[in-house]
Amino acid sequence: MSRSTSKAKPAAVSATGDEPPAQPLSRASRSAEGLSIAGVARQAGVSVATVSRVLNAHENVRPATRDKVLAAVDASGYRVNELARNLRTAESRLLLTMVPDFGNPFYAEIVRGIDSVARQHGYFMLLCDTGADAGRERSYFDLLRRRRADGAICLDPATIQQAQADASGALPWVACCEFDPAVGVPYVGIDNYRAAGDAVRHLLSRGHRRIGLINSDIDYLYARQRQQGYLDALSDAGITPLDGWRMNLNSLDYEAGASAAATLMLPPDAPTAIFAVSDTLATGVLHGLRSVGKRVPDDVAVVGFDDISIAAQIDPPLTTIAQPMRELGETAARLLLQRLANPLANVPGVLLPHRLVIRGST
Amino acid sequence: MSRSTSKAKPAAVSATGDEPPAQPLSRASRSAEGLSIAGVARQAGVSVATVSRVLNAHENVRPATRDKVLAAVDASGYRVNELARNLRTAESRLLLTMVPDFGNPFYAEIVRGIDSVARQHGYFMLLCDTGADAGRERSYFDLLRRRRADGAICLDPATIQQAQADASGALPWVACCEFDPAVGVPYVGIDNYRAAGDAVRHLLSRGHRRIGLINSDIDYLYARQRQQGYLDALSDAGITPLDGWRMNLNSLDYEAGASAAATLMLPPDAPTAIFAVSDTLATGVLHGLRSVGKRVPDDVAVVGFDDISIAAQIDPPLTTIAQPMRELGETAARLLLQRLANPLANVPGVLLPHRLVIRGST
DNA sequence: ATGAAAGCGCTAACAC
DNA sequence: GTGTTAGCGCTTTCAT
Repeated sequence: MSRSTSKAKPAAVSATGDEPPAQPLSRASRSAEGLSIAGVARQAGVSVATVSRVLNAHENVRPATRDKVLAAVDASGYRVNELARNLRTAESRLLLTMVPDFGNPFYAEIVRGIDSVARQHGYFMLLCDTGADAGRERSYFDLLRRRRADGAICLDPATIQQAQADASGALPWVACCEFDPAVGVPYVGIDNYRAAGDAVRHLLSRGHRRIGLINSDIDYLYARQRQQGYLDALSDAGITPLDGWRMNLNSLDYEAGASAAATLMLPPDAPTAIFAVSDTLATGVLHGLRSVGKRVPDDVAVVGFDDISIAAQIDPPLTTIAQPMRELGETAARLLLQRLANPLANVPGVLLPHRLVIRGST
Repeated sequence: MSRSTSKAKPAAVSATGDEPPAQPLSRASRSAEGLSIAGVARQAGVSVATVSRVLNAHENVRPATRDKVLAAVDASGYRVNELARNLRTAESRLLLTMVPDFGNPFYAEIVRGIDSVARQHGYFMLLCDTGADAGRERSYFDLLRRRRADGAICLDPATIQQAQADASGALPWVACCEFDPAVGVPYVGIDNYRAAGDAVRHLLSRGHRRIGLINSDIDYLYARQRQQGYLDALSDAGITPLDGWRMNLNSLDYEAGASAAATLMLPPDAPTAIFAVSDTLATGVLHGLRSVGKRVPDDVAVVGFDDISIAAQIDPPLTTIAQPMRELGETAARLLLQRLANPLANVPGVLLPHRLVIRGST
């Protein structure tokens, strides 16, 4: 079933001079295409300053001169070396977005929101996967420190952000979804406490009394907030939540949700409803319940969180708390842009509305 | 349910001089932290060359001197400005990965593979979402042309790659998953023709004769190859595939798969099995079939493609063609690194093995 | 309207 | 071992 071919012809490398072929060189190899603004200037018979003016659409260039330059640019296939430009202008027009796991569909729509706003403002947005690892995150923050990017949006756990904030001085970044107001960094997110309460109250209204919570690792701030929302909603309903109803997972994988659900169903007085703090988890929960012979929602009801696109597709469709993912991303990007435009301004934290979406799983 | 707060204090901006506060400046604002190698040299009482040597771990620096420099670096919180370094060394140590849609979980594991190899070799990998749009893709290729990245891995449709290859001269990039050997760019992927055949033959072995194909847009090379594999497998079995069994979708969304499946079930002699060219599509198909009252696999069998993590979780679990996603990414990264190390070398195309994973949906 | 020249911060010869 | 200096390719005064 496996094989290799060697069909690919080497993509025609344009005249590269005569350096030794097997050398891990990197500069010499661009001699052909790598001409500079000076070369263009020579070809056009003008000065580098004039070429630069044309390139940057400045006033004060005679149309005839402009045309000459443009022609030379065209003829030579010249591209500005942005490394040089950026060194000179001290900005890169690159924005970084750090996510803990880009396998989680939850982030996709957020990132699209960021991307579109960034693009609208002439920035490139590049995505980094930190794996929720503080070391890797630090290395990405280093890209900022070392001037390779102008700003960053961080979706990593608050604990990591915390460490970062301490070390980062006044680096231009904002927090999205995960944030700690105390860190003093602009942020956008939702009211996790209330959202969790809404989920639990919905379950209560369906008559459930024993409600389980499948939560992520508690070093996520949202995990603590949602747990509190869950606990208080139960208390408010006169219910004393049992510790055995709660599980904390260090993963949001489907598998993690599946096995957690199975575990939760073990005791004779197991919960009749489960609130999972992400749709990926809840999807796994559905699977886990099926595997131990429980029907949803007849035997056990399930509420998820996020409203990722698969939530409506699975069987049964998932009741969930919808986050305004696109807007979260867009807002984060705007906050960052604001901060870049005016580093001294007081950029606010903002909370966006969530929404309970009722489907077949409850 | 919505509210805004203004809790965030402005992250202490270190002494910024006295420029007008409301200005969209960008250079002046870094005066405090933005000291250069010269500043460190002064503080340490050595020359810039020596500082550079220490920073780059060169030989020929007396331990005492090194310590002095390191102390100065530490004290000042100095960070190398990589814009300057890169301009000088003419490399950025940044790799770009372009995907058509990072909402598709299929790409996640591939990208992780790329990332880990890149990191091992001292490169950063940054992810770009092209939205399968030629214009956006071109703009990312421009990052290459303008020296902001050293190389790229492209997972976009072959048609787009084609256009790119024409215009890109000998830009350092490789293709992953989607590729056209004729384009002359190094690539890694699987044998889509055989994989599709394997899927169909599995369905045939289960006794199905009327087998539907839910395919993506035909301007993906893999779509054409899988279609051909499907057609030939049926022909080889003495079956004449009807046109009405085939659908082409311009999206891989769950929703697209769901409505396609419903449509496919309309005729009285509808297929008794469906081969969908991606697991996202197949997941939607399951939903679509449910919505028209068909049971899987009793009424209709379903085979997907990719083996993304959710495939095993849904009900019923999906029979699918597994792609070696991690290896695809790792191999792509290695090919690119090879190409960077030696631009003149003949980098081969490589095909990796796929695998039929049989689960409950067939 | 155009050109000359001074750097942006760094590395790498080349001296000593 | 360490310092001096010449660029990398660009933008931007300052002249003209």
